[in-house]
Amino acid sequence: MPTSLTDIARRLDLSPSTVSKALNGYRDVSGDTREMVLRAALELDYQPSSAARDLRRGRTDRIGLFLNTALEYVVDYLSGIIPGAVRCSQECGKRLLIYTLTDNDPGQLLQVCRAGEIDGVILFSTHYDSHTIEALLEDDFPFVVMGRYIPDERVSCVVPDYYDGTRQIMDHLLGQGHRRIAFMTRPELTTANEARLRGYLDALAAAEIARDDRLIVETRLVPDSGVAPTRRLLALRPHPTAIVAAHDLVAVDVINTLQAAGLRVPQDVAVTGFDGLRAGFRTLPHISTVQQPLERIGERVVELVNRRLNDPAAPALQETLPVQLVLRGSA
Amino acid sequence: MPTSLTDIARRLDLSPSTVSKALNGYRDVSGDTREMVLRAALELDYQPSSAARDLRRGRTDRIGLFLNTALEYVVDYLSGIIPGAVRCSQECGKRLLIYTLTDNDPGQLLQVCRAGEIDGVILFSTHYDSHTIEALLEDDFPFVVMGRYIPDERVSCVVPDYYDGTRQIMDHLLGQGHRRIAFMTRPELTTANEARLRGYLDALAAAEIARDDRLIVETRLVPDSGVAPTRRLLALRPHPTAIVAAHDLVAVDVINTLQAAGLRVPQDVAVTGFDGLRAGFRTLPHISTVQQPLERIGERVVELVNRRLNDPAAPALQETLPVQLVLRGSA
DNA sequence: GCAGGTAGCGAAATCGTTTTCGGAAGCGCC
DNA sequence: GGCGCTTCCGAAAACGATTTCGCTACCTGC
Repeated sequence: MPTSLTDIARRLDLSPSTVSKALNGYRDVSGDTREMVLRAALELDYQPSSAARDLRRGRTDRIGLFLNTALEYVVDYLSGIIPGAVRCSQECGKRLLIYTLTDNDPGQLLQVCRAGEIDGVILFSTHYDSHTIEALLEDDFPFVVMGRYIPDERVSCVVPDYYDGTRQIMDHLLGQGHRRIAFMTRPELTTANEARLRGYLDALAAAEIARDDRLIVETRLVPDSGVAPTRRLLALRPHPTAIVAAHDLVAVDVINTLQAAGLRVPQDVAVTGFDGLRAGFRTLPHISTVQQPLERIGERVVELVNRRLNDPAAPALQETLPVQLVLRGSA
Repeated sequence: MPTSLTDIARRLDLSPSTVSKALNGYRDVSGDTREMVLRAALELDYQPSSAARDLRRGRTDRIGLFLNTALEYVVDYLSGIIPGAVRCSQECGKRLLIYTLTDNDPGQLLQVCRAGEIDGVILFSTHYDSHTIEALLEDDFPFVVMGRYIPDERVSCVVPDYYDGTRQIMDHLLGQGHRRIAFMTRPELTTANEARLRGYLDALAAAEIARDDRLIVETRLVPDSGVAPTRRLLALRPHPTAIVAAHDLVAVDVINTLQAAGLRVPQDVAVTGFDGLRAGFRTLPHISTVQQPLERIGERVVELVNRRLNDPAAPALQETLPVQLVLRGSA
């Protein structure tokens, strides 16, 4: 039973209305009373009941970020996003909450939204399904998709420039003289993958190098996922002199596998990652990668939700954020 | 403006009371009315307003897990904890929310608790200060500390058995014939560190090996934190034949550094980690480590909060959970 | 036929805020 | 003195659910 408005009111022999107005900066309370109220509130550790407040105001000033409990492969990404998202929401006067769904139960998300626990929601790339998006659109509930491009003009999303990032990688490798460049794809995140593959192929074409499908291999998102594909690439004669991994986590496996096979990185085989996660520092040499503007993504995603909150008529935006190649040694 | 109880009531020409009772399984509504109500609720996608509900009931059935935004070094640990915590809270009829604090502002946590946004709170090891704990105790607000032992019988905490884990590592290494075993400490988490150090020293004593302080080195929680200490250890003549790293992340650096120096793991130098994080799979060989029961920790931490919610008089518990050595190749 | 019981429903209070509206008191001004 | 204006405050109506209590029928048993 924490302190309530009426507690303060009784203590000071005032009405709850006056106390509320004093705390909320209304002009029609005298300087004296205001001071009394503020002092009492401080003394009693008063904090307005969020339930009562939200109920009355019809909004919560909270934004939800929904995740699966299958966090293993996204936490690194997340830890880069969160600081920006939290800072931005703070600046907007909102609070960011992270909800975890059990086993991809989309019903839970809709429940939370419809119950009015939050004002808006951020959907994390792989962690949603299209039915959820449909329902949110129908409810006219503010939401933004993070990390995946959605081909629907009604939904806002924020994605890094996968195409350009891959072009940057390829330009660098081609500039170094590499001609046999292997490319690792990833079965999830199809639109992102397509963009990366286009970047790879376009770069080859621009350099007038023929496409060799044996150099394009698929990796999944499981431990050691990069090991077998790398071995397959090494079995080729001649083997590729550079490997463009789907992302940093796979690149770690690739480098480890190469080194275990007695090859030097980058002298014998150059390796690149993607995303700019901390995993890139877990090898020697560190991984040359395409740095996503993680904090910026976090910021923008919150900004877009907030924009919709302030202006319900605001049109959806689909943003592509620039990325940048960082060379750390592996290529 | 989502559907409310009164919307349903109007539509069916009933009173809100009856609708509420129908939805909440009261016995004093006829089978017919109940069915009508349930059908209407389904059709209208009705979801009770959580604000109104919480306000009236005086509780939220939500549990908060508070973190800093400085997530980089805890996300792996977290991703192991979350599934257990989420599942358990679901079984208890609660929902787990993750709050992120900006820059260690303890005031925010107290605000959230006092505002009644949540019923109980889980504090993550390094992410709290003692003033917060004092305030929570004073407010009689349910909370549990995760991952750090708190020497105060009024506070509940759940910690892995750091001492036994280290003994298991040492017994294994000693059993392999190692005699010069280096030990890496970690400046944070002091009680955990002490337990690990005691385990190390006790094992040495039991094997009648003299303590050599040059073999005890400190690592911090920053990228490449294991590199320099490893080089220092290699500079010793003779160098240690085994290195007990403070945790898996450091062990990755250690292994990389050793391999870069031309040493084989584990033949030339054996390496062990601690925690059982996914980082242990990011090297070749994989890291032999002490597996914490992460899911179990998540479960217990929620269970303890829930216990306090159901019985406000329940005494605080300080639990140590068993850990287990898993050999994956590096030792 | 009447007391007592039960089944089914609604009225109303309540949770703690916010916000509108009106009222009282004080003031200046003609 | 009457009028209007400002200043300060309180009464009261919301917000949407839960829950207590009472009321009306109807039924049962004697």
